[in-house]
Amino acid sequence: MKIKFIPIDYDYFDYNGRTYAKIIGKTNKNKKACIIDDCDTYFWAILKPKTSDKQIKKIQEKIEQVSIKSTNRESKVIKTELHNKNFLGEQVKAIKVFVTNHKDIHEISHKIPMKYIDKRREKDIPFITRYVIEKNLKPLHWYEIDGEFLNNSPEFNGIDASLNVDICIKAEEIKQIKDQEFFPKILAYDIETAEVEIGRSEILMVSLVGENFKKVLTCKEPSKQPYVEHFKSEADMLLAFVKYVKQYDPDILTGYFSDGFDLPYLRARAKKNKIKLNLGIDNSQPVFSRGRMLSAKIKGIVHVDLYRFIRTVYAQYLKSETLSLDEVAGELLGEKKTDFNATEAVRANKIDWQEFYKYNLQDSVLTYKLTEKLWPDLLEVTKIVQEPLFNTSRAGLSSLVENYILHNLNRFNEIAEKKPIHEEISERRSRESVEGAYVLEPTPGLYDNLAVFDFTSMHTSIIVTFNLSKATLLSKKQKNCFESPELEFENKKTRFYFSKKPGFFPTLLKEIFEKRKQFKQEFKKDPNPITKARSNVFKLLSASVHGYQGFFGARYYSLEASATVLAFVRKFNKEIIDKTNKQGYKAIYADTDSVVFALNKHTEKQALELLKKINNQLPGIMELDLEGFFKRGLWVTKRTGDFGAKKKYAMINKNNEIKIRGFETVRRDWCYLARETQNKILQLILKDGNEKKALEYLKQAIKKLKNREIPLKQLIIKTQLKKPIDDYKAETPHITIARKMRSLGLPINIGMIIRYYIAESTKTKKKALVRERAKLPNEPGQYDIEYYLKNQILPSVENIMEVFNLDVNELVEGKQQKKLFDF
DNA sequence: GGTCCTGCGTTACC
DNA sequence: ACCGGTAACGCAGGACC
Repeated sequence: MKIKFIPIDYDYFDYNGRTYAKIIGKTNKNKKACIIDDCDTYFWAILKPKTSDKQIKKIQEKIEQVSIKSTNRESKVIKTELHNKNFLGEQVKAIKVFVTNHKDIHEISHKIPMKYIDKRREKDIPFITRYVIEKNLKPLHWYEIDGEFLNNSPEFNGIDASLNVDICIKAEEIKQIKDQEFFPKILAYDIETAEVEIGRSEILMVSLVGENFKKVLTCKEPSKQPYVEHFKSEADMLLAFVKYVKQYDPDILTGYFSDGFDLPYLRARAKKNKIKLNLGIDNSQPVFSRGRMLSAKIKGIVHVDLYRFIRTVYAQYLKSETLSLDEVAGELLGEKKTDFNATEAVRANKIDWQEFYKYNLQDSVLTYKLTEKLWPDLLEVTKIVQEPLFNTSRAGLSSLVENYILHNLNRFNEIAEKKPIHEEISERRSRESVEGAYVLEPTPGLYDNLAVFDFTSMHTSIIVTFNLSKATLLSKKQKNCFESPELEFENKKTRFYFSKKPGFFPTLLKEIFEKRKQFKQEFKKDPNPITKARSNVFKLLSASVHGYQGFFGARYYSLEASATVLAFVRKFNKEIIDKTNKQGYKAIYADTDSVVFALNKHTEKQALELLKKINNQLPGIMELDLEGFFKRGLWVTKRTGDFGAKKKYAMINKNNEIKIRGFETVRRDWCYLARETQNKILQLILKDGNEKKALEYLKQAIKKLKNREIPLKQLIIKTQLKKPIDDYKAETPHITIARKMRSLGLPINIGMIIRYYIAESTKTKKKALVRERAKLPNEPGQYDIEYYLKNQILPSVENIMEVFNLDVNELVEGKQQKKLFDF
């Protein structure tokens, strides 16, 4: 029988000593289906060069006799094949060793005689990755599957009967068909607890939200709300949670930080109550992978922790200062969490349960809507990288890049390099880091008529143009090769050389680069969430490849290639600075891949001609672009010393759009008043170049502060807790506050934003440390006017006004006068 | 008791 | 530990006078 099928979740199992793939997905009739399929599993034994055919025959015969016996199965080599392959730029002869059971590949590979073998590779390809490559059944693409319908069949120990699916098929033929629209069945969930430590106290309630489905399950107060269901015990509530998930039968179960909180908490409480959290379609319980970050897997349902996906893949498109559900939902959906302070209510033991239920439900509503909204992005990244959604939704950038590579190696007839293991990783990590990009020190001042040039995908275009990769690195200079600029590497001045024969890595990157261009065009022609997501995925892959090459965990790690990329980055950036200066422009500032310069007496048209001229001289696919013309731009000195501050500037274009970088305005660890005051002052200066008005504004702000007319809300300082509180060596204000919160029994988590304000000293002696004056936002006290003047407002505007020879310190009484003030 | 320097810590830019 | 180098700058604490 034939079905049309979209694979969603991948798993595998052993049967009769062989490894089989078990793929859960949907049919075009919206039925849940399971495909069972076998798959060759193998590794490569790369032969030493010049091994004779006779010797090869002999070694093949020997390998074919290898077998191992473990407690419950016997594994052996099924057959071997000789192939001509590529490996890291070399043509090699390699024996493909087919093995009965994937799990035993490693052990079997260690039993083969090594006399003529140079290297063993692809032992570390996970079974699912192998399966997708071999059978070409890629996640979230559509297929026509022909096979044997399993209905209470004894085959595979009656697997079809043990699974909660509508159809179970043993695949015989798989044919890719045209993609059709697919929208998964999503169920979002969220729990509320009294304690944040996993499993510490009981779960108060669980909310579930799907399409036309809203539930809050609780074992606390009953409610008249139709969506609230009351249970007499936590155990009953948890069982109902499982029951409803199974009844709803989602493709995706999604939470926000649910890998780190909700699911581990549910597991802990289920254990405590001695009940089973059998959410899997085979009634199995969630499996938690070890590692720094837990990953919670449910069989047959893709558990998506949306927070993790947003953090790695989506955060770059967000303006949000934190990735809290509230802020992200606010930005993407225009909808916020319910205004209800759960922590405070629980702590004070004054809980308005009806409000609490509403709040709990809303969290799931937001998570549901966000998952729905980001589905095109989840879909495209999964389709393109070709790993299951469970992995891609949790993957870091390096893993996305690496999996994209692995799934495309066949086209290059290339054997995959191995993953580094412990010693190699620690060796790589211990290495001296390579010099980074160049930043030009600006001359502080206000400038008119600016142009900004920047390189399009600079690192990527350099890798492609100069063929930079692990496999194309030459051990010594050859004629007709690419030569790096001189650079410092391991404390020595040196150069690296790269082959001109295109390597698979730069070639693959060139494809990514071109696809990025192509899909950007596609999006422009047909703007919709899917074309946008597709374009963004290639943009992300393209931008991440350079970082990947320098990442110690990468299969294709090459610090030499990475150092060379950066040497070229510095060289080309400096060249553009020189060229613009030589043509009578004035380079004001430059950072990595961009140069800002004053047009001086030149016209914009002339600047564009210069751009064209530079582009004609640039090698390969390197390209310089016009970022824009700006009518004004401001650079300031560093707070310490008379140097121009890097990574801090503000510019305005002809549409009066302002671009602010690095200034306190864009830093979340400054209070709102300082940020807003600085922002206003930058606007006044840039819009009409009027520093007098700016000064007037500043005076008003200072006056309000001095009169205590500024609400405390605008004076809250926010700092993130980046590690466990007891790991800190320095006692800074935010650590003091975090400790205070802990002693009050308030939840303290890594990653949380600590909020506080600076109050007047209660000590009679002056000069108390800042941390001694720091108070929680709801702690009674008077804010310290002097602190906010001297440590927040003035520092944020001082260097800006200094450009106009104005000394703002003189606006504050009692402060020593440094300069004469003339306005 | 002030000034200078340094290390820690956070956040931003690209 | 899951891209990483360059950079600004506040706070705290010790050296020094």
